[in-house]
Amino acid sequence: MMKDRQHSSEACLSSINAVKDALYVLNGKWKLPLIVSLINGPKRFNEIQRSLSEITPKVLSKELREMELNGFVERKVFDTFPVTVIYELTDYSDTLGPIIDALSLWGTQHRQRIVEMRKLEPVTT
Amino acid sequence: MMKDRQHSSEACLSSINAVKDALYVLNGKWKLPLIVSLINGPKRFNEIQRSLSEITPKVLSKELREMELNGFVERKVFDTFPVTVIYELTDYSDTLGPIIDALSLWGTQHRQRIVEMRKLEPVTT
DNA sequence: CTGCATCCTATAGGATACTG
DNA sequence: CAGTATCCTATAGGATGCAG
Repeated sequence: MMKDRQHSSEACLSSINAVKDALYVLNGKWKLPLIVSLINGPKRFNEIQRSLSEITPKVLSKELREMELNGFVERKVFDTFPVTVIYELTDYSDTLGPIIDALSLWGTQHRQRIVEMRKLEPVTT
Repeated sequence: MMKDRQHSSEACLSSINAVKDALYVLNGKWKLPLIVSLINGPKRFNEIQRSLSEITPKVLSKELREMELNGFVERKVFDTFPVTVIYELTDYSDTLGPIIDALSLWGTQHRQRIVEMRKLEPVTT
């Protein structure tokens, strides 16, 4: 029986490009965490900022605009005083679910692994 | 029945951090594509370079060393002339499978979506 | 062939202050 | 409250050349 690798050269290339395409849109430090932050429901600008500790308003603003352009987030303004703005995930952002789930799960497991490794390797300084 | 969001505030924070942890290790433009490139089997330095079109040797070298440190890749040297070096995925890198699958699938679908949208929005210049 | 040394630039991302 | 304006720095990543 033929091994996968025998006929996977083009498949490999197209996978690489598919992954690169995805990363191109989801680039940076904040895109995915931002989506996670909104999964529970719409949030206001300041709420998002607080949930992603350490992000500055300038960066958050920029990220949100990019996400809006990419169709992941919808911005809604309410004419109160002071003005109220909420950000809300779109249906399209739901398609990112598997990616986020996989990253979240792996991140959790990876953190545990690091902890385990620290136990096995006592301080060597 | 209670909605998820009611009791998901901490869960949300921990998901955000899990995702951030994962992204911290898998950061940059090349980590994941590099792994995809090796999925079919071990490759030599130049083979990897060719499969990831456009990556420069300096960057590839740096990425590979990081991946080695993180336990995703193993480097094997053969004492031929000129020297032969192959890079090979470790078992641990298999745990990234779901992430890569999800990214690859999404990337493919996303590309198609872009194409569809271009059809619907004829040139506006 | 493998990959380091050097140099270089663009940009991501942060600090701070300010506005409608 | 929801951002914008400015300024700043670190670094990712690329170009090129050379070495074992």
